[in-house]
Amino acid sequence: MAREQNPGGIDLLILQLLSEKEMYGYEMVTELAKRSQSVFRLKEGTLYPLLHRLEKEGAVSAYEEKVEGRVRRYYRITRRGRGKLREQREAWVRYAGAVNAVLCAAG
Amino acid sequence: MAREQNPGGIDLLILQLLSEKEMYGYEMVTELAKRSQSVFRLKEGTLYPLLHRLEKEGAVSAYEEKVEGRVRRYYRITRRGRGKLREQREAWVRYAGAVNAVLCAAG
DNA sequence: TACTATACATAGATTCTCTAGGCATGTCAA
DNA sequence: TTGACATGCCTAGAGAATCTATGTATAGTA
Repeated sequence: MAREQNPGGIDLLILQLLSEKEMYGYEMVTELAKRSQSVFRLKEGTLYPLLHRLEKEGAVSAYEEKVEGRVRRYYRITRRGRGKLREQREAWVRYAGAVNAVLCAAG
Repeated sequence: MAREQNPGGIDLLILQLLSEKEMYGYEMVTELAKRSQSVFRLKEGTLYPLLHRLEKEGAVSAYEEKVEGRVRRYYRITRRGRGKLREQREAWVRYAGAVNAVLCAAG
């Protein structure tokens, strides 16, 4: 099905944020909550494994920095990540359009 | 997260179809493909277990009918199913709006 | 001192959808 | 009459995505 690539999933959201600027995990959680008016309230148990996977896939790269006594792990999107973002954005548009077509076919 | 109820999942699509008229499984597969211009090409291995689950949940009811030598299992939506459809439609609108808010925040 | 916010992480479970099969009938062409 | 294809239902097992629950540690605040 069209659901194979999980359109509109968290990968898309994270890659979108990172396409705008470098961010660290905790920041992504708060930023997503803000932009979505709390529709997205990502759990850390969801986010961190996901970031590690994206890094392994080569879609993002990371570096650590000490800020205010805390070590933060900043992520930036790679060239490959931008390609993935483009694909996922297209998949989302296609998928959302198809759902709406089913919902609205009857008027 | 907002993904808890799997917004825009197959439950929503099936309940929408059944809210319009009674249908049998195979018919749903072809109808969804048609409406979505083949974005949705549901596998039987996905659909039938899902219908059985919806029946167990009381969201749909079923009866069998012999048509052209074949036994077809027709499904109709129940009152409870209509409630579920309403909820899932709202969840989808909320979710899709949130994704678009994240994608478009930067312009 | 205790609570909250910040900041990272892993383990295990659940849920959804998929792949890959099986069974049976009717129609049409070779 | 044999084979292919569409119709029509089904189950078992696997994979992927996300969740719950938990652990660690620092800084600020009541």
